[in-house]
Amino acid sequence: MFMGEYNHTVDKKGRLIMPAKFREMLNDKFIITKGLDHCLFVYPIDEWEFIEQKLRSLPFTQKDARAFVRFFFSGALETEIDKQGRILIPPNLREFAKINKEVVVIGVSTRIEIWSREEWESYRNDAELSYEQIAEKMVELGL
Amino acid sequence: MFMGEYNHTVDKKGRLIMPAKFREMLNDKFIITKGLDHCLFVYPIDEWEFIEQKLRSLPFTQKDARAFVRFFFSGALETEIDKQGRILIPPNLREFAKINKEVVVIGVSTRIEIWSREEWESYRNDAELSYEQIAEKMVELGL
DNA sequence: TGTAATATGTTTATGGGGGAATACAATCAT
DNA sequence: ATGATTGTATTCCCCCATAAACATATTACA
Repeated sequence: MFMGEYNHTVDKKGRLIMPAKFREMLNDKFIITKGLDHCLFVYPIDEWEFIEQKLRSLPFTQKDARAFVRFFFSGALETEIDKQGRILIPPNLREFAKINKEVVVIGVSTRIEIWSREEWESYRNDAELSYEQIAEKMVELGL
Repeated sequence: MFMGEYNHTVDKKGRLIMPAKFREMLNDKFIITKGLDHCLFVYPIDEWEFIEQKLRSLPFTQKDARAFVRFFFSGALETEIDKQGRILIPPNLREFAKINKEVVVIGVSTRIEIWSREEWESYRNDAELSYEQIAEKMVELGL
């Protein structure tokens, strides 16, 4: 279970030191993908394999399915933490999440999210305003 | 499982260095063929045979089925990686995919796709699903 | 059989990614 | 408050993957 918020930096080569708290739980390989709201998702392998199964069954003869599968897999990457506790974020993912130097790494239940600090702050400022409103909507979802 | 996005170049003789990550999984012969959306598909043999099975079951009495099967097989070619880690893309396939020099190689689940960089970028600009659409798709799939 | 054209192989240079070491910051305990 | 310990940031170095130029082999055709 991932939780918490950490301010970190990405070096010139696109490497990020994974927060020590998260490292313990990512001792093996894991997946980084383009996520929603312009951040990156980090999934443990088993979580990913579930998604992979679902996508494999989509027909490549349908335009939308092709586009979706392409987007999802081309933006995905299996990686692991190096001996210094870092991960390498490839250029296309950095570009996608508008990551330059300062990032925020947050734990969100079963996954980790990596945000450009700027994006995170503007998202949080937007979302924070309607926090109570969002909570109201949770009732509809059975929470 | 193929994933990721790599920028590579094709030399004057039509040879392309296959990304190292993909090479490991294409250790023997494999199939390259004309794909959809003006890119090239690369299949490992077993995956190709699987598709072949499916195509074989299509009724050749139907015009569309005949056309599709012709298209798919006539553009296909068995090849392998040379000692320098390269593959040779024959002229007709290069022409088909509008490949000149700069290409993008992407992993798409069970296959690899080779795109002219220009084509890839315009495809992404046109066809890139909005986040809302992606989110919807994910919900449909139960992710 | 010789020559050109094409295919295949080799070599070298460059840059990106991984590792080691060090400096710096933060937390904790005494 | 001070020192110890852990975690984070930065710099430097080295190796491997890639790219490009060059060399050799094979084929086609006169």
